[in-house]
This record gives sequence, structure tokens and C-alpha cells, in this order.
Amino acid sequence: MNLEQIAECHKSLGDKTRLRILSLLKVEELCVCELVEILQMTQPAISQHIRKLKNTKLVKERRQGQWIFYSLDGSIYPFFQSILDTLPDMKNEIEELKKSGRKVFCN
Amino acid sequence: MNLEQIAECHKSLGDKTRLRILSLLKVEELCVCELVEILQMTQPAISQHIRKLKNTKLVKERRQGQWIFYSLDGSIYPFFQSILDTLPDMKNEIEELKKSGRKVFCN
DNA sequence: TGATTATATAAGCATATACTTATATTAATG
DNA sequence: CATTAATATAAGTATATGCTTATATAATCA
Repeated sequence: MNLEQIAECHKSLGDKTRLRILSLLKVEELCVCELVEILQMTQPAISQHIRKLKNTKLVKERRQGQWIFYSLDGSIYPFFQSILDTLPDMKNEIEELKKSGRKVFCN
Repeated sequence: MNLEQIAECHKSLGDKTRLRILSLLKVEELCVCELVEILQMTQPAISQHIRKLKNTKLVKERRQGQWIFYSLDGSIYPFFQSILDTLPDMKNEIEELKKSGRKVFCN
């Protein structure tokens, strides 16, 4: 891993919305439509943030029918876990999503 | 520390030149003119990078006569040390500076 | 005090980034 | 097989970023 890659990783981390997405993914894997619901942003905006997180290998995806579930990765960055540790707990936001009936359940 | 501040910190880390500066400061404190010499960049470019690192509390300064020596800080970020650990060793670059006779010695 | 050295700041410019709206792709379903 | 739902991508735009050159500030020194 060279300096250019490390810089790209931090650029990816250098946005409040993406940090919120990572904080949410700390709780559990989520799909774009759920993130749209929680973060109250447009679907393309979320998709573009996810793309950046994917390109920098901070999240990985798992397709499940019509949904794509995103979850934390970051395994190539030795410092990633300690960064995650400083992100806030977002269990409540996920709870709210479930209460609103907008949680995607499938398997 | 809120998400906005964490994002600002990572923005600060999201630049190759600033990562090189931090890598160099891992070896020892340096002043702007030494960084100019090692990184072969203009003095205002270096000063502006240093300003960003200072604003995000990743480096601190110590004035010594006409020089200002910059050194690592980052004490407010629990993850900073693990990021530093992934940055390359730049002892050789500092050695080159000393050999070139451009190292600033004072006290 | 005037010149020199180190550093900071300001203004200008080219590129990058984060959004928007519109459209394309992909999978499920009736 | 046409429609719907989830997601991705493209194009446009406003703001941010990283450089440049020019100038200001601050400390030293002759």
C-alpha cells in the first residue's frame, strides 16, 4: 500500500455523509434504499457515496435478489478498525428504521 | 469530537503531500524551509499544507528564533497513531538533507 | 536602521468533489 | 412480457482544493 492509496482512503473518509454511512454499517449491513430512508438524501447521492467507499475497499457488497447489501470491509487498512471505533453508535437510527416498517427483510 | 471534525481530520490526511510531511515529521521536527528542500515544492505550497495540518491539530509548532519547527500532534484523535504506523519510514530523506548541508541546526 | 531570511497570506486559476435531475440497468413479479 | 422496484450512471453545476505568483509579516544581523 503506497501513499497515494492511503491518501485515497482518507479522501474517502473525509466526508460527513460517508462517515455516517460507515457508522450505520457498523450496526449491520444495509442496502441503498435503507440508507436513503435513514439519511434523508436522494438515491443517486447515496449510490455515489457508496461507489466511493467501494472503490476504496472500505465497504463490500452482497447481492440478494433485487437488493444489494453493503457491509464494512477495510481489511487492507491496518488503521481502519481504530477509525471505526471513534464513529458514533447508530443503533437507534436502525431501530427507528425498523419501527417505520421500512427495514428490508429477506434471505 | 463530532463527525464533522472527524471528516475534517481525514480531509487533512487525504493528500499525498501532507502524508509525506507527516511521514517526515515521524522522524523529527522540521521547519518549512527543510520541507521545501526535501519535497522540492514551493514555500507557499508547503506553508499552506502545514496550515491545514495545524488547523486540524495534526501538527503543532514551536518557534525558535526565525524558524518555526513543526512536529506531530494528533493527540485528540485516538486513531492517529495507527495511521502514523502505516506511513513509510523517511529516515533516508532526512539523512540526505543533512548530507546536503541544508539541515537547520539551532538552540 | 536597512537588508536578509523564514514564514504566512492573498488572489487567481485549473481540477476535484458533492450534489442535482434525467436516464439506464438489473431483478422480481403479475 | 410488460411493469415495478432497487440501484447505477451520466451530465450539469456550485463549491472546495491545491497549486501558482505576488506581497506581507516577523525575526536576525550587519
